[in-house]
Amino acid sequence: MNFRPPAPIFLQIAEHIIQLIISGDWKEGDRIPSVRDFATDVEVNPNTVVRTYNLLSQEGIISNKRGVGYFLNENAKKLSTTYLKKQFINEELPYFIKMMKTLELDFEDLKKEYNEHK
Amino acid sequence: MNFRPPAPIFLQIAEHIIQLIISGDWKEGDRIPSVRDFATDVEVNPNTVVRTYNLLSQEGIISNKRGVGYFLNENAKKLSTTYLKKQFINEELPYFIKMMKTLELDFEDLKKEYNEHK
Amino acid sequence: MNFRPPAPIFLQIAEHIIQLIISGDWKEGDRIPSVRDFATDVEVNPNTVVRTYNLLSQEGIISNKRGVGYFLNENAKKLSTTYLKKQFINEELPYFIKMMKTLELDFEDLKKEYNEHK
Amino acid sequence: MNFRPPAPIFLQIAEHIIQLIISGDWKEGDRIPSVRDFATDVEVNPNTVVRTYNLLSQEGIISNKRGVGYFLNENAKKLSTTYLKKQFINEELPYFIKMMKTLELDFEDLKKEYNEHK
DNA sequence: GTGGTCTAGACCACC
DNA sequence: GTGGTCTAGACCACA
Repeated sequence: MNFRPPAPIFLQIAEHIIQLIISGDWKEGDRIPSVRDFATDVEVNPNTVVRTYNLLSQEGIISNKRGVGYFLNENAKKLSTTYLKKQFINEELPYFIKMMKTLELDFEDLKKEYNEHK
Repeated sequence: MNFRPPAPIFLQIAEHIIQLIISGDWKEGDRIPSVRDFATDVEVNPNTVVRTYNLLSQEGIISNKRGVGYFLNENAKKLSTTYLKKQFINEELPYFIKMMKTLELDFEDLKKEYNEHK
Repeated sequence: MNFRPPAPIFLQIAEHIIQLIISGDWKEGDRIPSVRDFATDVEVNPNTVVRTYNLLSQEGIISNKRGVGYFLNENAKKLSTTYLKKQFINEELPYFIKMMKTLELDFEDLKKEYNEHK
Repeated sequence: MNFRPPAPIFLQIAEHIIQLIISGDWKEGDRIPSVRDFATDVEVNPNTVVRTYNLLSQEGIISNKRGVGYFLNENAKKLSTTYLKKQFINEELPYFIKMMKTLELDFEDLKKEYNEHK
């Protein structure tokens, strides 16, 4: 995984997992990789994955069965989408729109840029 | 000025100044406030303003006349726009578009949100 | 380390590090001392080392792995040489040559001085 | 005049004047421009010229006749050369030679660079 | 543990 | 007056 500074790595991992859930690669009820395995996978300090799993637990997306591992909750997909949307609308969009105004860009410009940088 | 965590204050000040330049409130060739004055204005430590001015110098937006103060360069407006655009197009937009895809939002949805935030 | 005024300490540290890199004492890929350790080493304030590391980062000579520390980039040696050469050729040499002309010194005179200082 | 940072402007002016003396443009015994005139000429704060003239006075190169102006002393040319040489040998050369060693440049390289950047 | 930021305050050279 | 540097010390997020 490539992480883009300065966003916290544990958040980027959380979003990565959420995308796996939304896309259906990880299914509700499934056991997800252990902290250690996942940390090895994405080449990251295990503590960082712990933080990610904690966050997802708080959001009700995953649960821990002690001694067994972490599992996707039944409503994981719905909660994931909600979480992501909340983040996006509240954190990203206002700043994004302010920038568009300052730079005097409209949605047509964005589409152009989007296609060029696709 | 109200600063929104967790973005560094000196960066927020830089963006603020850039907006003043783009909007034409600060004109090319103008002397900008002294480090101390500006620090008093926005109620931060002078060192923080020093960091901001350093950044803007590196970007070629302002220059120092020794013993006199900082001045907007002749191409300050263009450079400011370029700087902001670079940030936006390279850092913000790709992430933004990825989010749109994941959340299955299209530009119509954004326009709605945009109008609400306008 | 002994610092010679009036050159800023953080620049002198940067040059010192660059010399360590060019001489091969610090190798590409190596982790370099933490800000705190290095500050203790050379007996300066940690903030001063932060400035040095920032400069070297901007020059592409070192990179930060978040939470781990700073590392020499793969092209650190080349970039270091380039950086130093740039300083030397652009800043030092023209002035130097102008002085030689004014003082009517030629390279033979310099060699003599050079040998004495060797 | 173009001043190259970060060298103090008043020193650069001093060297400029010294060059005028060595080249013979300003002759011993001549009256030199008033502080104000010279400051206007080189577009600099008069206080800066005052510092320059003070320095040159200390070096015995110029003298003030109160109410009349500054004049070149009789031995101005010799003293100028001595001053410049002292500066050059003590301040510039050691650093210069150290750089040559670090960058593994020899005098042939310098000549090449010299010719290219002439 | 790592670096990043910020404050407070001091000192300095320079214009 | 101007900016530049440095220190001391604190707090923080992150890995």
